[in-house]
Amino acid sequence: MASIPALLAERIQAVSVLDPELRPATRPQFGHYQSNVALRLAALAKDGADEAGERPEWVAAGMAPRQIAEALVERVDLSDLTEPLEVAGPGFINIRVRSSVLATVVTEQLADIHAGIAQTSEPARVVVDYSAPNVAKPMHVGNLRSTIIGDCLVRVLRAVGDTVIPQNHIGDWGTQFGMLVEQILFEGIDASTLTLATSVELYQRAQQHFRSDEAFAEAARRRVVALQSGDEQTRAIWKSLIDVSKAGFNAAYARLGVLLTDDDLAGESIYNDALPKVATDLEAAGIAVIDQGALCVFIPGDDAPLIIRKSDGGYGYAATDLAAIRHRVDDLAARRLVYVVGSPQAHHFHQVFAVARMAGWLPDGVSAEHVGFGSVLGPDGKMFKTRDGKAVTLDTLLDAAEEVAAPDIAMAAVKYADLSNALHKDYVFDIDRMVATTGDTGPYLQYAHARVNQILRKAAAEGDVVDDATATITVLAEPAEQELALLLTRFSDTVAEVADGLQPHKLCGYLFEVATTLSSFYEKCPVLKAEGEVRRSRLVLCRATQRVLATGLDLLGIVAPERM
RNA sequence: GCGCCUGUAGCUUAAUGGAUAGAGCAUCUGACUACGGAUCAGAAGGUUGGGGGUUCAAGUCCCUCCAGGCGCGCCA
Repeated sequence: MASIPALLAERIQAVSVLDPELRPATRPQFGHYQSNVALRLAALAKDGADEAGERPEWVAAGMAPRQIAEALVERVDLSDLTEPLEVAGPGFINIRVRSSVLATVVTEQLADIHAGIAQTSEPARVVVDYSAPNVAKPMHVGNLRSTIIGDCLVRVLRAVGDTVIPQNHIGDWGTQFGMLVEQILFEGIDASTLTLATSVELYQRAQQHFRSDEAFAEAARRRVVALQSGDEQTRAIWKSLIDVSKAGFNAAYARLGVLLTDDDLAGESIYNDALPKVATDLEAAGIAVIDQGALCVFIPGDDAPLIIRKSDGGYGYAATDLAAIRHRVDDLAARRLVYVVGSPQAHHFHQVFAVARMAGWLPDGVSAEHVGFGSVLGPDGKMFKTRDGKAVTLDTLLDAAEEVAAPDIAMAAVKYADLSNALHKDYVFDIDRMVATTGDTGPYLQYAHARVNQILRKAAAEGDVVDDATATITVLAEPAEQELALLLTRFSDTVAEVADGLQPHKLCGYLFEVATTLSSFYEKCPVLKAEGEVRRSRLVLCRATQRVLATGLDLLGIVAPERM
């Protein structure tokens, strides 16, 4: 099944040569889709702009946009799919899809095992790097955004047929572990008895200790070396710290209802052994040079170097990220790398990707994309911090949401609020607005779903069960029915757009429109009170709508309750 | 100092260079023995931060200024 605008565009382009760039009509009186191709053809038909090939031969030099539009409409035959084409304004072509076509497409969509979501013609192996909490630190709002966004992208990419490899790049390595292990030994703690909460407190004591006691600091530094060289006791304690944190992470993931499991863990530590080779390979290739004692790459057009190896011989996170790229491309065979990490890291990823390109570790045909996102702000519009200046923990936020709504609703509220505006923008964490059941919120979408589900349940109780495989939409006479059906036919293209551009808010906006259009239909077109063919057809339309809402919400990581 | 991002209605926000900038909240006006009113229909609310420029067409592209945020060689 092809999307309707794609079908139309193909036929129009056969005549227009230029891509007609069909867009949903901006106003109802302009039909369902509109094209401005005549205006662009007119620009080509202007004197002096006679570059060969672009302009179809039937467009004479100097033709006015409206003339071109009218000539185009004469030459394109879409009568099996659309009402007669109309030319309006300065030369726009307005297209109205026949309601019989809408009915057919929605019917096919309902019978489709993928709910109409077109499967990509070239499935790709995609790594999505997200969540990335730090061991022995509580998960905070930044982790929340990365986790929610990444989870959504994984679901969407899988839905279009890609093979997705989630990678949870947890912070399980680095100098802080020398300090932590040393503090555990100093206090004589049995590391296996720690919890995430007590290890967080331990971290704070260790930091204090590190700052106030030079002998301890020195021991902590030696402990880092011991860890890196594989000292058995040190490794054992390090490992129990990680296990404790992992349990905490998994509890948070379960609460959020995200897909991440232990199988997706790929922390910084796994790249440790690969770091020296990153450095030597870059140096041997002449890409990295020693500057002020550190091994640096100077990227053309960028005045800040990327530091691969510090002057003390240690490796920074740039080296880790480069090793991760090599692993993901060479071992995991990924063709697309997606990093869901806050916007402040934009420059870092720009540098890392550039260096990986220079080194040939990111070959042509493999893309690397940083999906940056803005900060979560407190009620005062500033970075969300507790009164004593600490980062707000994830549990604090979720607890606050669950104080005012049941868990399923609360999670929907938090996730939808996070996903529904453009990723790069900051947003204020406002519980009351998020959990509202009216307006552009997660709970409203859940409500719309529950409500349409109620109709289907009542009908089923009377023996009218909609069988997705055979049910057919036969009547689309009312404008409200047509509008809803038209919107449903856009589901696949919307999902494809999100898979391509990695912008979940487009899916949110689409689903909100489906919900409001459903409400309007619901008001104007009785279903259970209708009779015969109309009733049967409307039930099928309800089921198709419910399926789009349920499937779409699932792609956002939001549950769609049958009742609320 | 350099770089990146943001600025749209009272508030929260959408908009692939295309028609009259589209929604939600709040406000106001209608519609209820209602397929769940957690609703629907309608009204009002905008010189898209200011100023230039490109274009048949600019919230969108270019320049500049203002305001705010975030980065910028050895934390990750």
